[in-house]
Amino acid sequence: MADTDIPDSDATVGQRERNKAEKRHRIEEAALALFREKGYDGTTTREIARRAGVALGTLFTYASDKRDLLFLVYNDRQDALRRDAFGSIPEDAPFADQIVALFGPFYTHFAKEPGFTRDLLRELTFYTDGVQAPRFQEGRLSIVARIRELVEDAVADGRLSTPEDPRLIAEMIFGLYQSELRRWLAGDKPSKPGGLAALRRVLDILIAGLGPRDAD
Amino acid sequence: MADTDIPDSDATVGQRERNKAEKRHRIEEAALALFREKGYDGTTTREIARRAGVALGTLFTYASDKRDLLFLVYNDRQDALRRDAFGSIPEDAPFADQIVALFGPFYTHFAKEPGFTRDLLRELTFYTDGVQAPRFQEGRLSIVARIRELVEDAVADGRLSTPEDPRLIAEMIFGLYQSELRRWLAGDKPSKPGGLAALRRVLDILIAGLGPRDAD
DNA sequence: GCCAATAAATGAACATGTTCATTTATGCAA
DNA sequence: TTGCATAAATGAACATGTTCATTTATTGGC
Repeated sequence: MADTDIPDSDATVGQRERNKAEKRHRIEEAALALFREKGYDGTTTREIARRAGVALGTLFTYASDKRDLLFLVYNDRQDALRRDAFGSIPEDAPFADQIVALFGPFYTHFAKEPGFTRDLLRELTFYTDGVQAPRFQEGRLSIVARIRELVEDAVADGRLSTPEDPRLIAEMIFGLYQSELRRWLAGDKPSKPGGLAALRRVLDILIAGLGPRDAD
Repeated sequence: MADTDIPDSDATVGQRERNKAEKRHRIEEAALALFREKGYDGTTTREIARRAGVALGTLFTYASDKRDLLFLVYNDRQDALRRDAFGSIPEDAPFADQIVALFGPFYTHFAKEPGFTRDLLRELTFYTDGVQAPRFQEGRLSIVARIRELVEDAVADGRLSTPEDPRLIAEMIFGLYQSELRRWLAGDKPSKPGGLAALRRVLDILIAGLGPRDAD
């Protein structure tokens, strides 16, 4: 009966935590499948509970509310996308190329599920209350932080030459990315190349400036 | 009783339309007051109906759903703000000054009701279905169109010198405005001067560019 | 003025998100 | 092993957005 004391590979933690992890996983799977099939608004919490094989109330021990359920699902994907994104940045390439490469995996993924992404973009606005919110917001911050590093590197080796705060530049670029993303998703059938081309266009303008060149 | 036939100054239109206009007005007043007092989520449609003195179902002959009610309220204010905004643009001033002046009235108004504005920003995301949506979207388009004119004028007289499409520039500026607005409203007690200063900062960067200056 | 046609208003019924008192499962000490 | 303490799960009850068959009001033609 020492089996609760044997730390085998699957159970360094207790039964309770293993049950929770499994249940959380079932809920994530069910919610993801349904959000994909029927959209966020078209999915009911009862359906999610039924498909996950748990009681209705159980959902709300894993997420604060329905919106939080959306991020319970998305947070895992955001982590994966971010790893992917950070991995695809070419070194010593032009700055705009680096930014476009960074956002490439996001566009690839979002193009597959424009409906889901639209729901996400609506729900993430001033999303701070849910249990899943901190993890989501940290993810975004780490993307902005990475952009800031890219700016700093580019300024250091002369690919950029702005005297402005790299953090501010990074926030501007992230803001432009978001507004381009919204415009892209407002269209009928958003294609990855089209979206990235539009993003590159605004980045080029940001880098070139609106002139006149020596107006100070 | 020919009084229904007398077209007095208030009634060139029929009884039916007058009733509707009055009812719509009462609903707008009630919704506005409640959204201000208790926020969008904190207000129930039943309360709005009760305060407006109409039955619950009546609301939904004036708005498609609760979200639409938010824009039934906001559309009038948007029109007023836009008139105000267009009227405060100084001629022949530096381009950035003109843009900051244009958005000034919006910041003034939003600073008074940050909660309401946050709700608005969430709900306007991909808002296309409601009866009130077309009017709202037309309002935004006319703001972007005005910015585009400002860009064209500025390029024409040399205050700006970009070869890029003025429409695209206008959309970029509007996008930057929106993301700055969100950042501003994410703070605790958004102040107008602070918000406008942040907006000006990003505009200056956009105009100056990230350099290097003669990289092509 | 009366009547049929049409528009608007109504609120009970329904659908769905959320809460919470109760029940069940797990961990831990004796 | 037993029993208590704590965590988790449960689903009925509730709150609130939305629909729609029915009722009421308005209009235009006779």
